[in-house]
Amino acid sequence: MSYQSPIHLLIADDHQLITDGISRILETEKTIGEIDTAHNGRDAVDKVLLRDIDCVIMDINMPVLNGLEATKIIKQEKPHIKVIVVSMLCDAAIVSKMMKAGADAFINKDTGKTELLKAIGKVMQGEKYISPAISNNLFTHLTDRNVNTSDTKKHLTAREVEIIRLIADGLTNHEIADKLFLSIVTVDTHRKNMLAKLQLKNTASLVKYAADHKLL
Amino acid sequence: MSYQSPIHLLIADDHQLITDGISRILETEKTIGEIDTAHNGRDAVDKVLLRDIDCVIMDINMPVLNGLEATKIIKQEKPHIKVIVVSMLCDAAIVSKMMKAGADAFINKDTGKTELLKAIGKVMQGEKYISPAISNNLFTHLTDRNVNTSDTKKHLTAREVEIIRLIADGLTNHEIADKLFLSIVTVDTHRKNMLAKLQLKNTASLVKYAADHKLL
DNA sequence: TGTAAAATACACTAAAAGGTGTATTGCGTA
DNA sequence: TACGCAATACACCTTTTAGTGTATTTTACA
Repeated sequence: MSYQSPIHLLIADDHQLITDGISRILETEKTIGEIDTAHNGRDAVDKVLLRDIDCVIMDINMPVLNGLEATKIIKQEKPHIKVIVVSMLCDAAIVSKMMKAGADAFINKDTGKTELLKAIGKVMQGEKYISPAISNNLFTHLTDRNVNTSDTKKHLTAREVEIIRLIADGLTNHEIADKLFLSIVTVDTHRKNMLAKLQLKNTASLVKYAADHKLL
Repeated sequence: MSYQSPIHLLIADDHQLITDGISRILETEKTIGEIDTAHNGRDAVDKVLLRDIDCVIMDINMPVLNGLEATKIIKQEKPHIKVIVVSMLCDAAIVSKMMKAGADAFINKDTGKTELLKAIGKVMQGEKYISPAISNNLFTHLTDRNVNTSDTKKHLTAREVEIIRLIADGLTNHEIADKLFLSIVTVDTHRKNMLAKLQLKNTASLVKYAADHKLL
């Protein structure tokens, strides 16, 4: 195709300064048509379903419904809509999770206009795009331990996450057991399983792991 | 004063999309003159010292030198320069820390252009400004436990921070003692002192506290 | 519908952390 | 200079967590 109709964008970010800012940056571009904004994931999904959006610029951390869930829903309902993730943080786990959810591009917030336009161009041509800064980072992380594409991530189960949160709040096995109507030994088993699967030594490092991985 | 020369701004944020965005938002305002940008705290301080800046819009989390330190230096070197903090997070501790460092305003990133212009207006008239959303939040947090203005913050000493980091890394009292050439009981005492002063129950909640307060 | 995960539960022992109280030394500053 | 705080150190006793291994019952899904 040679002629390209102006791209109808939706910018989803809970920070108004950012949606405004990105709008201003892009509104002068001749390839860009209308620009809508959404301030949470739910809002983004609603607008995508109602309007004739071509491409969504999606933040990850949003209230009500986060960028991951919103992306999944959008890609399920309207797979032709492109999703570009713009994130502060970009560790391997998050990038792979978002790409698996169907995102078409992943760029960091500290990249500028050029990078953003490049990403829009690529995804509108049906290509995937990950900004070089991130993919390098990703590469070093991946080659650290697991050479396979993306999936070796040892993840915690829902129950385990529930328990690590209570642990981080200072509850003992005993108190957690009472709260969840479980035996103390069960809670203890969950704790030990987490330590084992994450190769951590004790509860302190487990809580740090949880904090680092945004589980708290 | 009635006549006001255009305000020379410096926008300090490590995310180019944000500096660009805010620039675009403000550049059409007639009260605003030149707009410079900086991408870390060091850079911001340098530009403030070299150029004739009136007001700095400052992010907190920046590499090299963070917003807190940069604000302190700027206010020490050039107290007449106004500093407006724009932050994602805004818990009581951070707001009070920044204001104590000499910041003139504190607004949240999810406020828009109007709020930003209001803050600029206020600080240029020599007033302090905290956006309503934050001050409400602040108020509920303060009234929780300590009714005084801002200073009841129980802070950890340098040694304590050093130790909590090692704890979060999974080291036991014994291992920390070896590493820092201390007695095990000393390390244990530090740990207990932290629990007491922060009114926490155990190491898990202490690590969470540290993570929440960006000590790790 | 069989199989793998996940969630549940227990035993036994060792190690670590928590609760309370005390005490000495050095350093900055009101 | 006296006072407070930070850093160091110890005793005694209790509770919690860690290490290792086993086992039953759901649940999900290929």
